[in-house]
Amino acid sequence: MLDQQPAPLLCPETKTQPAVKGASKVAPLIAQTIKVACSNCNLRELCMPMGLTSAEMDRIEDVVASRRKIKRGTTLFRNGEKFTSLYAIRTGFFKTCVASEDGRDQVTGFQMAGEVIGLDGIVNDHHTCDAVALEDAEVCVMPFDRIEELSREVNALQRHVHKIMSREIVRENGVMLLLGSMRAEERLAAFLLNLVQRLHARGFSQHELVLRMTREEIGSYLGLKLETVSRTFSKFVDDGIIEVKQRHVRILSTDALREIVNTKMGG
Amino acid sequence: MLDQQPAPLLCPETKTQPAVKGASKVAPLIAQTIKVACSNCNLRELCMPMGLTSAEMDRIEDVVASRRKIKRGTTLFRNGEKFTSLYAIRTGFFKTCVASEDGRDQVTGFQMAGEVIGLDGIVNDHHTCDAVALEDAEVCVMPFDRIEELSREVNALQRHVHKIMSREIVRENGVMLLLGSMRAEERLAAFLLNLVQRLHARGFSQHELVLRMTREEIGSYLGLKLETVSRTFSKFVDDGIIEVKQRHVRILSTDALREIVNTKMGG
DNA sequence: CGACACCTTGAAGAGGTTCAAGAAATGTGG
DNA sequence: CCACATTTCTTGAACCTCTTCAAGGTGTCG
Repeated sequence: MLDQQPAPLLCPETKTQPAVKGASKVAPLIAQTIKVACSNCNLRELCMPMGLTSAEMDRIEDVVASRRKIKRGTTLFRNGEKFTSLYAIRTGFFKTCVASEDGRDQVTGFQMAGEVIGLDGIVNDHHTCDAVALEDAEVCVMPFDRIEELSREVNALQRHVHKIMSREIVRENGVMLLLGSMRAEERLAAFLLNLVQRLHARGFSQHELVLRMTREEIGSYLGLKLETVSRTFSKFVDDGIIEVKQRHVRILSTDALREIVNTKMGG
Repeated sequence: MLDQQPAPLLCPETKTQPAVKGASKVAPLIAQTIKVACSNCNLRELCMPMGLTSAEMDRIEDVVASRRKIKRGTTLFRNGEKFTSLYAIRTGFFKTCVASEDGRDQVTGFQMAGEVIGLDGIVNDHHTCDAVALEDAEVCVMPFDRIEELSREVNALQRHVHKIMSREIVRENGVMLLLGSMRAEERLAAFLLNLVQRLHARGFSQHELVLRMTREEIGSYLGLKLETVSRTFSKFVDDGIIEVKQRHVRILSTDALREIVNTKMGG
């Protein structure tokens, strides 16, 4: 229901998520124009269509114009900026958020390696949200006119682009269900399950995760205040469902979380 | 922010929305295979790319395989059904809704003439929501493989499809903002403004509208209970902002509604 | 006309927010 | 590397918005 999981799994073996500490503090902000080989990228199965001939594969690599590093706390793009490219996340973690005129803002999603951001910009040629790196990150820059050009020729790429957009629509449907009909505990449980599932699809543990965002950002995403998020974490700890040490979360009972999500309380 | 308005306007003159009464009671449910001429359709500017050569126009008409009539209360497609086509609404009014395992459901959108539904089905080849006609309706059936085929050849169509999907993503971002950070009055005000704006873009009044959905459906969309919707309508009436006679709504002060949306109460 | 769906309104209650204070972690500059 | 400033997190108590439960009204359709 809240799926944001790309179709194929990445690695069979279980990795441990690295600590939050700056991974590459000295990385320059400027765009790099190093030629990229998607065929060697270990995110290949996440962000590229499957079943390509090697000739097609070669062509698709042309789509990735360059890579770009984004330091934690800085933006990949901002509301109002001209739209030129989609971005495939290689490493790092992003949030996207929209703002209303009176200054409220709403986190609309958290994105991790292998996911694509920037789709919001297509319709008006300008971005309508901010994409902020929550940790040092690197993305593949994919100019959209190149994508369109090539997807006319490579059917699998065309289909792939359509699916990525459709997946985002379906994901947002799920978030609407969450925001429109769930209570605080259900929202947080759904959030944790979704995060850990996506991390697991990337080879990380099913039971442990490191939150890359603050309580306030979680709250914004879930339509709750940070205090409510904090209290709900505490309640889950009291109930023996999870352990929390700052941003480290260990899930003791996935089933309990699932039950919380699937139980309409008081019904 | 809540825009779901297709780029171009349709008719300059102002029409009056017809009453709810069944428009075409005797319409058969079966798909009709009448050849359709998009070039004559008065929704052309809403659902087709602009600036086509007449040769391209001819080709695009091939995308519309047939039309289909949907009686009020019945579904165009359902969660779980195989995805084959996108649908352009010719007449009528739809809601789309998703359901969770425990039986809750959430209205994810209301769609009117000139808008396209079915995008949710692309990613998994199956629909993930229901599309229900809230009044007798007619849609153009556009098989998706035809769309993909042709959008490889007609650049404007390719671009158009991408924009439609991106627009839906941006719309849902706006709904997330609404659900995540607005209070009841703000939500209802935003809802009314959005509806009337979209109707106006189709040549209807800026100040009058007929709701095609129940209070409960509005509530589901806005994350509120039907009683809250009803009470909020009453409050707007008391405040002299709108007049309500059942599903007839007359907006007395658009500015007041705008102010409600843009004012973070108590801040 | 009667059955049914839909809408309105009131009163009580619950869940989440707000305000406030303090603790823990993080980052910065000397 | 330590001290201090800052950000982030936790917890309590009062408050408020929205929900829940209930009853009655209105409109529609067979």
